Amino acid sequence: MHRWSQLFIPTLREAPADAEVASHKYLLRSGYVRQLAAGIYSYLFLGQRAMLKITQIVREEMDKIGQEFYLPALHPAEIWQESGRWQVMGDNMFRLKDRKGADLCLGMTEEEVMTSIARRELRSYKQLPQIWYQIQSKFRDEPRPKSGLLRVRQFTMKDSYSFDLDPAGLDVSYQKHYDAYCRIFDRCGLRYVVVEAHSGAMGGSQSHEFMVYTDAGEDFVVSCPNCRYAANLEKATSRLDVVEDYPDVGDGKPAPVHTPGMKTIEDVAKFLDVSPKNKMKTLALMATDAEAEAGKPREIPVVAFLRGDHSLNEAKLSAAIGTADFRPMRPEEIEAVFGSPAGFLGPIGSENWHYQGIKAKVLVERALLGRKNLIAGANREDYHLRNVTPQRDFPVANHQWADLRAVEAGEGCPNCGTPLKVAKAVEIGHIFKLGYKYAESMGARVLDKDGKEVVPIMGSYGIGIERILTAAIEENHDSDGFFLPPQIAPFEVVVTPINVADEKLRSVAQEIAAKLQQAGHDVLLDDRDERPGVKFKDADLVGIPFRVNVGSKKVAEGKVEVFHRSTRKSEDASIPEIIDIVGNLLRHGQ
RNA sequence: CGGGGCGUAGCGCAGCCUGGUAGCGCACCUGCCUUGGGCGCAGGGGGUCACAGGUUCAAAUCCUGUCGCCCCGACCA
Repeated sequence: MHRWSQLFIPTLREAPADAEVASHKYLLRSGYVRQLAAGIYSYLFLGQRAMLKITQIVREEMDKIGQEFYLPALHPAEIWQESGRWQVMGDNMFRLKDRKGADLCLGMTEEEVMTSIARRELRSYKQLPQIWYQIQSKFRDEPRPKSGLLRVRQFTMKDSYSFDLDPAGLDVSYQKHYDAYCRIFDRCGLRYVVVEAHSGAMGGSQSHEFMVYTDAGEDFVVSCPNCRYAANLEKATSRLDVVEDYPDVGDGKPAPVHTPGMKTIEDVAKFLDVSPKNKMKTLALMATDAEAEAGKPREIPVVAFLRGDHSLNEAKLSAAIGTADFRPMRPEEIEAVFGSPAGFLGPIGSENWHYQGIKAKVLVERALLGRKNLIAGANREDYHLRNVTPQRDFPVANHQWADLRAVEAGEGCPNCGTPLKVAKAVEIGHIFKLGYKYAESMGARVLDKDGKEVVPIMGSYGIGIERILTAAIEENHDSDGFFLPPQIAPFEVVVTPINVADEKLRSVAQEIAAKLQQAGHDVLLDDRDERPGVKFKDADLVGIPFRVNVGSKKVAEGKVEVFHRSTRKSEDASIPEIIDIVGNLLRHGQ
């Protein structure tokens, strides 16, 4: 039996000043964690117990679909060089050398290690499919660790990898994970949404993220209140209201208008009395060429046209151009490409743009498809053009149309047209169809039924263990502390004798705690010689969902009190009944 | 990496501008007292003022540099 008086639960009356988000403050105040360095935390007794509860749930559900491994956290550089990620990961990877000078790194994920096992061992289609998982520390040299356990440099991840003979098999493995993740997050008591996710420039085909809504989160989720549509902002689309185009004027060709000093969409719209929806916005960027020779990074000019009132989503742009490494053009570069200063840029002549001999990549946002007679810059200082119509006045090849704009709240759901909502969320899990990338580059092959060598197709699937804890606290806190769902709380119930100097109270509390424990519950006995206020405040703080108060007045009537942390309501219970009452609460939730 | 802020006792802070004995609340230790919401009284311990260099008779305080941490932006479980 755990007795509070013997335990190390260093609660704080005040939170350290640098804790901002609720979960960070309460993890510190409740004595769950202590910080060792930026983004590096020690888990103390209560924190570790909650982590173990969570990993146990994850393990039980994963064991239904896969096999648990335990892989090294320390990796030789070679395997990462083989997959190409030694370069790609850049500064996000912790790197070190051994005494012989050989390069090593700390694992960020384990595609390479898993694939290196697969390529040595998997020989035949008969061995497929396989799902292998592990629960392990991961290391990422985050540019900016923050928000307590939300974004850290060392964290615990459940990561799994599937190997299948063909895409149909991958679909099955993927769906198994989808279902297992739902069971895991349900059992952890989280309210989550599954969203379509941006699958990155790495060639993955399908991807879902499991998100918990919270203002502490760093992602934006677009969701439909009516149908089931939900997507990461990086991927979301919307149905736009039809915009009325201006009528044809004159000979139907672009016509210059003098717009002295009118450099912004708003200036021009006001000056010409037109709507930004009938304008074109021109974005001029320089992107690093992923295909350039090693050691010679080359920059490609990229020009994107959007509807005047739309804004660019950078993740969508990076998917469209194949690199996330881009920046706005400098003024002299803009002059060189357009022959005009910023503020008056437009699409006419786009087929011939180049910078230092490199042809510009031109993209046109899909919302401009079918529009006509727009207002755009004239590529001439102090002039704009009316009557600009894509494809008539400047060429747009099929591959140049791109989804680049950020969806905004209130736009129509792509499925049903209902106004969409946008909310902040934290990502707790991610499932991802990897395809052939790692198996191909690292040389994993199996023989199929016909004796033909084929590359197995892979999936990769992650869950952030700390983020489950963090999300649960973000969802369930008040001014006194937080309360965890019993399944993941470090203790399910705390038994609190009001005055341990009172022999009777002490023995009743002791007996109740012992019986609860015999009934299979995780019980903490608060046997400290403290005033009741101190014990109540601590108990409210540390996330235990139920408390049994053993006080002299009630005990004299043969009763104790059950306190529900989430609702702050109490109910009396006779001492013989208390075991069943608590048992029922724990079985049926709050 | 760009921008901003902060480093003084375990935690929260004052002192710095205008250089001269390092201070407050909470926590901690001892004793008494108290026991249904961080109780009271008395006594006590704890600081190389992030680090290094400089200016000065004298530096927490002024100057320079370094490091650490937090927050806002670009990246991810």
